[in-house]
Amino acid sequence: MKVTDLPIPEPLKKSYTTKGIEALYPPQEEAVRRGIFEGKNLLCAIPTASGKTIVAEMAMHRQVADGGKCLYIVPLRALATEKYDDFSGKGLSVGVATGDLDRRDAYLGRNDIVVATSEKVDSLLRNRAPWLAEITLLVVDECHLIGSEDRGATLEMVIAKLRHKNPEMQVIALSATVGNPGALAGWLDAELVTSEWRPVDLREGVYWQGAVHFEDHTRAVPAVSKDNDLNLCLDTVAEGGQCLVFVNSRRNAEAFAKRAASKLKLSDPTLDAAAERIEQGATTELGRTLARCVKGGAAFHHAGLAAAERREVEDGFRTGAIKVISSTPTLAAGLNLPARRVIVRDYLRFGQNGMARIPVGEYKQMAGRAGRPHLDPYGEAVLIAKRESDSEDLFETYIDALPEEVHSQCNAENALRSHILSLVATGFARSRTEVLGFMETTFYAYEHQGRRSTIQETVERVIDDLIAAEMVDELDEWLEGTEYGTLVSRLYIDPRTAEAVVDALRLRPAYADVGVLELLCETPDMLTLFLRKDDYEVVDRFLAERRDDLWTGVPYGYDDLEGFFQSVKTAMLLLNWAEEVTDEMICERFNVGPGDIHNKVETAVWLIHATSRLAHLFAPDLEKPIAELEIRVKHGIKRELLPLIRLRGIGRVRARRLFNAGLVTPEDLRTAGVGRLTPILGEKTAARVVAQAGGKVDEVPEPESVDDEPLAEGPGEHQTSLSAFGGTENE
DNA sequence: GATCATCCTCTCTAGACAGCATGTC
DNA sequence: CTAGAGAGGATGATC
Repeated sequence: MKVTDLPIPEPLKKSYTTKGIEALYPPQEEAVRRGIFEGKNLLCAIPTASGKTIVAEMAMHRQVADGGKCLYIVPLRALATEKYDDFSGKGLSVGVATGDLDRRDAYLGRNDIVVATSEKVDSLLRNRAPWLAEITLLVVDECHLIGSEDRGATLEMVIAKLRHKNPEMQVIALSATVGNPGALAGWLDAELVTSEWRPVDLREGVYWQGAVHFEDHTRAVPAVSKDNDLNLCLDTVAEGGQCLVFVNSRRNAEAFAKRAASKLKLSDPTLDAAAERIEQGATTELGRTLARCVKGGAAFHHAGLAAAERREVEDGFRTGAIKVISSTPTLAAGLNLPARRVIVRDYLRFGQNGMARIPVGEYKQMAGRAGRPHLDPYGEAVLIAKRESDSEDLFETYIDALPEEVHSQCNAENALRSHILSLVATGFARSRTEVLGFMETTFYAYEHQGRRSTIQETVERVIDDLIAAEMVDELDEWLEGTEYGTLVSRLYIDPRTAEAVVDALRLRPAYADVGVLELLCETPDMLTLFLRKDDYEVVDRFLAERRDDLWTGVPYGYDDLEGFFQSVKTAMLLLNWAEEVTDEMICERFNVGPGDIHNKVETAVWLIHATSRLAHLFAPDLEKPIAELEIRVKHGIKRELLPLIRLRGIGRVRARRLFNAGLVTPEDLRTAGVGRLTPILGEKTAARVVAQAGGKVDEVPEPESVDDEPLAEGPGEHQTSLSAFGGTENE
């Protein structure tokens, strides 16, 4: 099937042909034959990198040509950006909507294609974005995530809500290969396309004692060092390929990259330049270690890295300069970064019940990263056997195994609570009957049809709970969200979080930063830090001083103590951040990376915001100090910098510099004038700041677009002296 | 006496979605 | 239902 013969708009054809895409891959042809251009629903369950995106893209262009509008749902922000770049510049207008990309969603609904994360779509539904009713084609990328325990229910509910809203809408679901594609397709009323076809040959094997054993042949691996994992890796590099190594902890990822770099010892100006950039931008030991690895041609990748460091690693690998990445699962499900050889070194991962095997589906996802189309002659995925008996076992349990089945997670009470609240609060369902009726349209109901299911009881119980929590009112048979419940739904927080916050607020506690932060760290919306052995003592010391400021009680039972200590530790990190402790110091104290600080801060800011909104309803006198804390945590500043942080172009570093120079308010800046501020801020920012503060400047410079993000400034050089781990608040 | 190989013990453990209000041809 | 890598210390061997 030739691209030129397809019923798709000219600009798209052109973009394909200029990229050398002349004909469709077999699974893509199949999708066309099954009627994607005739508006048929489709479930495409095929391996990674076999061209799923193009199937959806062609259908989207067809839809828009017929006057439609498309929504493309992805599971990750990074993927949203990747797809946005992918779809842009081919004749259609494209928008992105994720929690952190807020600038571009101003006219979101005007775009032909909107790319969004599932939670963002859910949030838009809850906040009643009108354009969602105009969607004529819904694309669900990574649709198998419906089965994910933590986020699957959200995806399922979003799909169900959108289909309910737009019954005529076409649905195209893209999925990895799963055990029960028929069930998913049945639920979606979709044609099913499955295939094992790949554009690059994939060979899966197991390494044992000096050789990789494939199904039909064996390939010896030269023993360059005493480490098997490293030998496998160097073998591929020697052959001119790149290598992706999946390990089960950050420490392992870092250790492997160090070993690989010291063996590779590449000398390449591109690598030197990248290492230099990382070194310059590094504020922590982690960054400096990464720079040293990159210089030698290897890198590690995990969520502790700063955003810029991550990008440097990904770009370096994409251009081919970096030969090896050792990674935690960040890269398994994330960006498209193929390599000639994928090594799955650790197939055990530490979970709630000790070490457990990773699922087959996850192995397949990692293995699928092997082989760069047009660049590698083949791809190799290699598991490492730790003992002889593993060797055969790994073939059976991973290589030849069928991926797991996907099952609805909508029966989980915690997930239901949040989603049923949103159904009622947005008016999707106005009675118990309507709620149950809606639940009948879910994948859960489809899977359990004809069988006795307990979901009705759960739904009834959840509704009772929501009524008891005063989030939902029941008048006669009608259900309605209360002002409180509607707010909770729109804030997108877990009802349990809201309840914990409101319970605390109703006690009219004296305001304390620790009180708010520790309370939020105890909620299910905040993931807490891991507790190390030495932490107990430090947290204990902190508590001895500050326990009276806490908004929650210290648990009596020994059982709850660990969770409580984890929350306190996490709150201590946030407190340090808002006390202007440097990144370096925080990373060292809490054993985290800059990326972790960013993540914790981002979540905290969202929850503090929600708390201030709830305070508006339940404890108005606390609203202002909480809103103030929100700004402080957002920017990582002490209270005294609040007046300065409001100016654009001033972040935590510059504000601190100004303050230490005796310039404390915008008024001070106006009086000081550009001349005096220039040595502190540089000429451009000085002029800009004075202009904002109301002073006279001959020439007001254009605001620099990139310079607006204060968090990008890095840590302050101002170091507060802190007596304890936690520091003191509000001096 | 400095340096390195080897063994033993102790410690620690992946990831990352979400608020909001705004306003133009 | 609970594993194993890495770090760091102790010991002993080697020059």
